[in-house]
Amino acid sequence: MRPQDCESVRALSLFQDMDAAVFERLISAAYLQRFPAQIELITEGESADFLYIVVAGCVELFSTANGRETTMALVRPVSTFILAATIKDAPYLMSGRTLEASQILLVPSDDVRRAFAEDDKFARAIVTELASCYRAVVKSMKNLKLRTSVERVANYLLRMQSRAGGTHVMELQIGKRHLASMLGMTPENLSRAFGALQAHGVTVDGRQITIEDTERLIRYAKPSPLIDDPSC
Amino acid sequence: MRPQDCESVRALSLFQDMDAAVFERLISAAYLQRFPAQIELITEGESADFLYIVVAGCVELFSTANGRETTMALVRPVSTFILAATIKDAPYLMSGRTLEASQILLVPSDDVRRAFAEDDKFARAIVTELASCYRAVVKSMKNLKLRTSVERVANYLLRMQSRAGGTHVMELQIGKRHLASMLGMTPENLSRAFGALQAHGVTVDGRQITIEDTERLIRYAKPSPLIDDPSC
DNA sequence: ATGTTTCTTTGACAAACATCAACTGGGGTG
DNA sequence: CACCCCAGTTGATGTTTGTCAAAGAAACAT
Repeated sequence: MRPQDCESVRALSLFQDMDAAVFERLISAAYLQRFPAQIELITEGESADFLYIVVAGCVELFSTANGRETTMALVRPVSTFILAATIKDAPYLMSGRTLEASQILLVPSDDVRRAFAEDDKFARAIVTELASCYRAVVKSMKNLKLRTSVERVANYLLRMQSRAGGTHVMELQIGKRHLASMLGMTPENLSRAFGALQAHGVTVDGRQITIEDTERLIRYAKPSPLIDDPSC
Repeated sequence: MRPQDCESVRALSLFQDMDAAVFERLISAAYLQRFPAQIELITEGESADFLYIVVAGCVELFSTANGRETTMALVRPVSTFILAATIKDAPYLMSGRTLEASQILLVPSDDVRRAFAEDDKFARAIVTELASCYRAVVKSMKNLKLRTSVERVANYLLRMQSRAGGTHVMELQIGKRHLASMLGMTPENLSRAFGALQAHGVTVDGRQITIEDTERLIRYAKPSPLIDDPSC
């Protein structure tokens, strides 16, 4: 593991206040691995043997039932996933696969739970992290239940714009197939939704999105901080 | 506050291992209040001044956007709600109203956060609680995204049956209006879904549900522990 | 460059779901 | 007891969304 990777993991709010010795032990028990794209790292139902940290690349969390599949979230560096399963020592609720070539840090769950038992600051950091995760899913659920598919797309573009710093021309960071699945719709429907958003000043050309008039899109999308603001 | 109410709150896994003195202080700072039905206790967007504990009755958590409203969850005794907002000192993401006359314990958020800072066991119990909440929402999300409305109803009935201990005749504990909203559908659609489930051995008469042949319903509903098992 | 594969788009259609309006049938209240 | 009121149901209808098939575009490898 390169020193800068170790640094960026240490910088995660989950580990920041942690006792240095405990962190050292935790990291030295972990494996940093490279995976090509499209590798299934975990499968839902398996027991949570590792806590995963995406150091580089991108991981898709998805779920399956009745022959259907849906994308639950995308995880980008540097962040952890399946912390709840690790802590509860319960089976994964989601599967995870790499979307691109990725570097993943695998931390054995036993060691995480030991650190959790030993280090009070770590335990408290986990509380904050889990509370954030919980609120993120609740927001995502509100997004699904309270908005039509076109509104979900519109608000996704607005969130994307504010992440990008407010520019009017942006590049989609995800394939449209995954975006559609995340937003709870089919790829065909996403295409049509982009079409419908032309009437509100959005132009789509391949993965390039242009928002001509942000105010106009906001009037249609009616974003709410209680759904769309990731920091709240 | 009656001693038996205090006992049942103390018995919550959230408080069980907590230091007795800290618990005492937390409880003595709290207010036990009675509310009639249909009282809005909290409104989304407000700052989280209290942690709520339902001691008796029933509370509906719901959310609103664009003039639409949806039920997110029902909270029955004895359990807490909006723990995540309390811990993060962030605005409520959901509103809450009593569905029946209820007794609610209001614990000032400041005191909860103080107890969280002082008592390591309490902090660890919160981790477990939040992890459970998080997993519950993820399951609920999978339920929504991976199943049709009729399948959701079918699986709801199966969960209800297993909670009831496996009897074939049960009473709905919720109004159908709220059930529909929880399951992400309209009341009209729920009616039709019940109709559709007749073909799989379900009879509905008012709030009385009869599952003639559980195996048959299971064949249709295809329940999954990773969605339907509350203990996993 | 050329072919191959994968992703995306489009159109036609079907299924799922929402909406509107009217009707039904308890559970309360005067 | 009659009345009302509200939750639930039912039917007719329209919208939204998913499905299927095919064409087009972009990415990839040979």
